[in-house]
Amino acid sequence: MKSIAEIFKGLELTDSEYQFIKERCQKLELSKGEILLEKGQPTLSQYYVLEGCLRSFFEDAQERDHTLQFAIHDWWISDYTAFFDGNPAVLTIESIQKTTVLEFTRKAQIEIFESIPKVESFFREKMEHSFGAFQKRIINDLSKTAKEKYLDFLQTHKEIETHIKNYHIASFLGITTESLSRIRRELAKH
Amino acid sequence: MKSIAEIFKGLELTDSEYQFIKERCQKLELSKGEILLEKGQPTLSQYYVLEGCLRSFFEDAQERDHTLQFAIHDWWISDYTAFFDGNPAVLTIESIQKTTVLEFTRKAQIEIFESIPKVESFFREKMEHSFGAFQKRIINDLSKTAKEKYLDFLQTHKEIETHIKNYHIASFLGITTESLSRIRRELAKH
DNA sequence: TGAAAAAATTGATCTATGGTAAGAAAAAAT
DNA sequence: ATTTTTTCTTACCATAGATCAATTTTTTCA
Repeated sequence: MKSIAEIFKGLELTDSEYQFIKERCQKLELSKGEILLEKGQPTLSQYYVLEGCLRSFFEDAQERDHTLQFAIHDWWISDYTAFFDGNPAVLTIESIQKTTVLEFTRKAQIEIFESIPKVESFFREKMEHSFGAFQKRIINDLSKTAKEKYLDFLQTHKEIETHIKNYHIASFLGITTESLSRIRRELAKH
Repeated sequence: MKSIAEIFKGLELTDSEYQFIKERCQKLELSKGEILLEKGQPTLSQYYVLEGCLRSFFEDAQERDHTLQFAIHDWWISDYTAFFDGNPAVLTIESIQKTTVLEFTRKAQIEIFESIPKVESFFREKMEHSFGAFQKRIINDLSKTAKEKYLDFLQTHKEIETHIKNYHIASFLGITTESLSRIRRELAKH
């Protein structure tokens, strides 16, 4: 069963601790195409994906969008600048499939940290790993060609790649859908 | 005086807490050009810059280097993937001026977290902000032209820009030094 | 199952940035 | 202060990826 138990796997929480957490989050169901967070809005929550797939993206002045992150089962997603600092969102988060998430508000998160310190450690560690992933992403963006980035994407997103439209992948890689198409043709040849 | 007191400003630590932390870090002096961390080495520490300026970079297969971060006074720096996960470093960190840092090993950090929980909260929050900064960097990389990235750099790195060589800035922006030079000429015209 | 909509591909150009090579300017060293 | 080394600039050409405009393929849904 996909539930809170699974989020904090490895933590060994007591029943009452589970209960405490459970009372402070909310399950949301999203149909395909639904917007979970809209740019400009206050970002009060962080989301844990139980099922489905979400995408966070930035819309630039020319109305082109740039995908920051895909999130499937067991991933967290939010506009982190906005969530941590209390600014309005610069990102939009949309569901690209029927998706179920657990919503944790910042307030709830802090209450949980204060009452169950090991959850704070858990989140710090999670954050550290995500931080490492972002570091890797920046290095890739700086040092790789579009083709290399695509191959890398296929590796790092093995399980989700099939659900995701190529134009979303292109937007994640920072190239146009036409360019991605040409890269795919190249790769298919050999 | 530049010291530990300043790192944890806002935390209100007792004298014995300071003492505890002080015993677990080490001051290092680096001359210009010195390497603090070399790629391939285990990354056991994170560094707090007291004075001077460091640069972390990735060297690709073609031996080109790509700057991930500059760090001056009151910034932290490390190879985070390596530091958190215990992998060998993929980044190299060099001093680009005479620099003084405080070194905190992972082991020391964890001891400090366990014995002074508010320091863990402090680090989690710091991490959250850095996470936001990385998010912003990725969005910029995806959505801006080289010229826009340069203008953005001048804004976000106001205080340090003057100490940094243009070829390091170019390497941070993901362009060649020639391209940066052309951009600068363009900007000077108007 | 067939029409409509969405997504992907292709070809023909265009453009921003890269690469190479040389020289100018600035900084460091003697 | 002069020389040497490092950094920055410029010019010319090359290229990866963008843009524009169809067209084909795939998916959706009535």
